Amino acid sequence: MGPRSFRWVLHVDLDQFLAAVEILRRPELAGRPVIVGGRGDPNERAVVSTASYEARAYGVGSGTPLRVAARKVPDAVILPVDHQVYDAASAHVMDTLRGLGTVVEVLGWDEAFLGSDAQDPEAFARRVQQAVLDATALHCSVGIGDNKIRAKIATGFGKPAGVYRLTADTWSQVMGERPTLDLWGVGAKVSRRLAAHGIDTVAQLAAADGAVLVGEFGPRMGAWYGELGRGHGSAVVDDTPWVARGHSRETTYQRNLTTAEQVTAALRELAAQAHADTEAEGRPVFRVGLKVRYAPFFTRTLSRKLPAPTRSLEEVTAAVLDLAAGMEPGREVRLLGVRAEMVMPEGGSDAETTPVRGRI
DNA sequence: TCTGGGGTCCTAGGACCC
DNA sequence: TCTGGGGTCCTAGGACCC
Repeated sequence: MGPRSFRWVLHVDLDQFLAAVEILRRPELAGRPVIVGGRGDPNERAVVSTASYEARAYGVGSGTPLRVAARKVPDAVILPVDHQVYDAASAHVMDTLRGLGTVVEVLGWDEAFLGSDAQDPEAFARRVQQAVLDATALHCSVGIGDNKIRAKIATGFGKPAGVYRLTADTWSQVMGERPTLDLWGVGAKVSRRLAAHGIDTVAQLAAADGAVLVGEFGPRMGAWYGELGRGHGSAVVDDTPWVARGHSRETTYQRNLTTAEQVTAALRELAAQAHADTEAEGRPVFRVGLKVRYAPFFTRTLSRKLPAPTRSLEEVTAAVLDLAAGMEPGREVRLLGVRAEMVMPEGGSDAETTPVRGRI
């Protein structure tokens, strides 16, 4: 169908997705604090991917180190991440949404934008929830907005399993006194830089001098943050399939690597994995990147454009090992990562070349 | 608390060219 | 011998999201 503008944008977000899928497999886990992360071993270097609501009550959430989570939640059920099962569940949900006869823009494993011109968007949202529940036994929350920004933020107010509407009429009243950190696209760093200009709330950001924002963040991002404060955004929903720019593989080692031989062997493995991901799409690699996290936690990246795009594992590996010559010798390595950027396919639509920020 | 893995996009500075 | 302005490409780093 391609991109289209709608009266309403619905943002559908599955509740505690990974934990919910695990509970479906093992119904006896319902009501227990379920934590999904890493290989399910709290003694390893890993973090929580998803915690069930029961686990969140203990102050554990996405990004919490697994060992911390295990300590905070004594009777926690800690499970390994099982990508294949979540992929299948996600595909089932997305197919169900597409079956509703509207445009579906997939945002990630567990969320999507839907376009709607319904007279009663709440009724449509309830139909969406029921359809997903009937097909997959998974609960979701739905945000209704007059654009994507407001729909996305609205979902948070609907959780769990609820529906919430946020529009131009209610934006200031609902969001005005909240911290800028609550905005989608404003993180810890940007909210701190805003605070340095006396901008703490969404209302203050909405009213901020554009020149100040542009001076702090540049012409593009400065203007973008101002619009974000006002809740302005696009209502275009686009179901054009996503085309990945690249693939990367990285590993945090349970014990730091200490020798050059270990590093070389690890890089060969990561390069092979990343290359295999690009080969699965049959697209040549034009640029490779190397990520190194030295102990205790100091990250560097190196990258290089290849002389010519290639599909050869040997050439990709050689480029990675060449980049590795730029590593600091003698430092212990906590993490290594390899990234392969791919040539975009021919005949790409406009949507593929338009940056996300331009579309949202 | 001792901090994953897979992505995307933006900015800035230097090189190079006209 | 000292020097402009603009444009593009490349690389590193930063920030954010799920």
